[in-house]
Formats: sequence, C-alpha cells, structure tokens
Amino acid sequence: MTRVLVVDDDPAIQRALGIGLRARGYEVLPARDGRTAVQACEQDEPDVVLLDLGLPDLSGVEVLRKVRARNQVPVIVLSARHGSDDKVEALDVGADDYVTKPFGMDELLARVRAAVRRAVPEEPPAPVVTDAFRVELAAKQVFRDGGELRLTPTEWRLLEALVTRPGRLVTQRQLLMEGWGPGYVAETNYLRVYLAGLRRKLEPDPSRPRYLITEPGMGYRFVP
Amino acid sequence: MTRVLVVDDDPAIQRALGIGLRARGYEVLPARDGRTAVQACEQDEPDVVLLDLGLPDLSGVEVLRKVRARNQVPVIVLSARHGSDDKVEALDVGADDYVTKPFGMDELLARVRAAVRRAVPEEPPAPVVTDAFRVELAAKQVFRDGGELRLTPTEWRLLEALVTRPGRLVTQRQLLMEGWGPGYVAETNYLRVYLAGLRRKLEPDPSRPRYLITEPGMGYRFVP
DNA sequence: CCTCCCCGTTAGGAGCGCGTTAAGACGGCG
DNA sequence: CGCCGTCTTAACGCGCTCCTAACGGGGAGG
Repeated sequence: MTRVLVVDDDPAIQRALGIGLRARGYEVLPARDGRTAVQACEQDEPDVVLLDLGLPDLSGVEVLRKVRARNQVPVIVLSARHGSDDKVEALDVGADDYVTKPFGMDELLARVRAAVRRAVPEEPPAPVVTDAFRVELAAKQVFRDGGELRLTPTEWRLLEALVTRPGRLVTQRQLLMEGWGPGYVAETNYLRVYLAGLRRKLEPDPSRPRYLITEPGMGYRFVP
Repeated sequence: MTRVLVVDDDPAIQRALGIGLRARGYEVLPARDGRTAVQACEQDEPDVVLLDLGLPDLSGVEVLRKVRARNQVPVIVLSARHGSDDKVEALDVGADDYVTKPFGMDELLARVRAAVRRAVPEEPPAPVVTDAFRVELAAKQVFRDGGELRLTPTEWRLLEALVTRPGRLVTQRQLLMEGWGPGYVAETNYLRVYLAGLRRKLEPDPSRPRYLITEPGMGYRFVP
C-alpha cells in the first residue's frame, strides 16, 4: 500500500487530508512538526510526503533540505502563500511539486498520483532464505528443493506477514487483519486452518514445525 | 544544452517564454499546434515540454497521451483554466506538473528546473527475447517466427507492463492501471479477455501458457 | 483425575475467479 | 455515409479457493 506522510500543524487539515487519502486506499502517517517529519521520513519510509511550509519548529524549506539529504522520496509542498519567491525556493531546494491553499482534494490526489508514478522504483527487498525454503517477496514466489510451489492468495498474505517480521511475534489480530481485514479479528479458527496449510507446504516435518512457530494464546512467529 | 519544447498557439506567449528561457541558457523549440508538437517530441528529443492545453487542432490531453505513448519526457502543462477537473485529467494522463496562467516567469523556470532534475536518465531498453517471440520495447514491435505481428494498443500496454517486469508478479490492479487507468481497477474481466488475446498471438500452445502465467487471485507473470 | 481451553487436522459444500466465446458499441478513415 | 478494427460487455462451464463445522489431542489448573 502507498504510504503518505502528511506534515501539517493544523489539525483540521490533518483530518481532511487523512480522510481523503484513506478513502482512496492510501496509508496516512501524520506529523505535526518538522522534527518528527524528518524522523518519520527515514524510519517509516513513506512513498510520498505532503509538506506544509508553515511549521512551528523548523521552516518548511529546512525540513525539505534535511529530507532531501537522506532520501529521494517525492515531496509535494502545500502552502498558503501565493508568492512566487516561495515556490521558486521550495522547488529549487528539491520539492517535486507545489500546491497553493486552498486546493481541491481531487487536484491534490492527482498530484500525489503523478508524484508516485514518477518516483524511482525502489530496489526490491532481499529474498528470505532458510535451510528448507526461499521466499521471493518481490516476485511473490516460494521455492523449495529447487522447485517453485504454489500458494493461494490467502496463504501468501499470511506468509508475507510472518516472513517480513523475522523472529518477531505476530499476533493473531495482526495476522487476521492482513489476511482477511478488519471484521475478522475474532476468527482465530482461520489461522489454524491456514497455518496448517503453510506448514504442510513449507515445513520439512509439518507435525513438528521448525519455522512457523505457534505462540499459544498470542500468535505465530517466523524463525529463520 | 537543455532543450525545451514550447507548445502554444499564442505568438505573444511563445515570444515571452522564448526570451525568458533563452536568457537562462535553454534551447527553445517552438510548436504552434498539437500535430507538430507530437512530431517534435520524437524527432528532436526535447528534455522538457511546456504544453498549452488550448490548441487549435488537438486537445491538450490528446497531445499528452500521444507524447506519453512514445517517451518519458517531462511535460509541464500550461493552462488558463483554474478548474480542478482539467488539472486532474492532465495529471492522470501523464503530465508532470500543471501551471495556471497567468504565472510568473520565475516560478515557471523553477518548475522547469524541478522537472529536469527529476527526469530519469533514460537507458536504451533492451529487447526482450524468448524462444517463441521477441519484444522490441523501443520500437513497440513484436516478432514471432521472423515475422512481425500486430498488437492492438491495449494489448501492447499489457504486454509491456508484464515484459518489463520479467519473472515478477504483476497484480491485476497494476495491469488495469496501466492498461486502462484508474477507475477500471475493478474490471478484472478485461484482463481475462485481453490475456486470452495475447496468448493466442504469442504462446506456442495458447491453451497451455508457458510465458504469460496466471497467478490465481493475484495477477499475471511473464516468465522468460 | 477431571475439566476446560487452545490448537491441529480433516472434509465437504458454496461461491468465486478464470478461460472462452460472441455480439454489440464505438471511433477512425476513406 | 459505410467499412473496418478495436473495445466493451455479457454469458457459461469448470476448477479451485475459501469458509465452516466437527473431532481429537495436549497442557494447565483445580
């Protein structure tokens, strides 16, 4: 899912943008000041940044410079100022686009799409390898004993959720969210059925799992 | 030197932009209508295009589409219309930026610099070859058994989307986005129809696909 | 020793997704 | 205005995935 970092100190704008973006299927990360914005840029790796210029702590241009020093993420500047100088400065420091408030949500969404489309494709995540199988996240493929094996979409979503957090416990709730979506967080039944399927396909000895471990009462864990 | 294609039928604007750009060391290629603009885009290979939407022969969006069909050159749309719909349409068709008249020369120059800076240094796309067929990305041609075979525009967009990600799974959503645009992401029907067409033309045994593989519930994959 | 959770396993039916075909709508071109 | 190619849409059969329920086992606690 595409992640959008929204940097604005005005709660009303935060709320409006959050609703509009989430309605279109974006994941929204809010930030209220420049410091947390810069931090979020390197930690959460958003796919695009919406940056208000009028922030309480750092100037917008300052934020832009810091972000650009680390990262190539596309930045769309939001500003109430119509002045030409601000635009020129922001664009020259490295902004990808500049939108003047007030703006229509449609236009903003279109500019977000354009920015994401232009973005340089990031390098594919490294494959996850164990002694028994290999998971190619980018290609959505699983290999075992040299041969590819087929997973159903649901199986793949669960395996992905586990494998991208190696060694960490993934709660039943998390797994149900990623596999089926909210509204199914109580159906722990499904997990037992599908984990059984995954073990049958991946584990050397499905009756005694080595990689997909049950944490009773909590969830499951992928052990590399 | 950076070359700028300026597409506008108003001689005054042509003149103003020409002077402003040349003063900053850009080389300016003028075009007064859509037809010559499209032609100039492939012959003269400009580094950035300034495109007025109100042209005498073709609609600006039409020009944009034709240009985008051939190369990745950044396009900045100039328009007198403030309406949100025009912006959204232009950006979704592939514009990189949208500036409303009247605009300051400083701002425009800044946006030109931003567009050029973003531009990906393009590499010549290598032809994709398999035992059964050969796809020339640059020339938009497909050969099989020595002879060229004709693809419809939609077929080509789909094949391109698949072939440029060899081995990787391409989701139904991605394919629908690239083949038809947003708003069609639910019409998985189209994919079945068009993949059938591609297989009929490309696969040695269309009933048992070898290169264009279905991943049930997820999408399709090109296997070289 | 008994009981209660929680987990693993299995099986079957419902419904979805895919491939295929064909007919009608649409638009460009002569 | 008529032709042709492309796109859209609907319908059908089939295989497979998903959901669901039921049963058995094992560990903890009383």
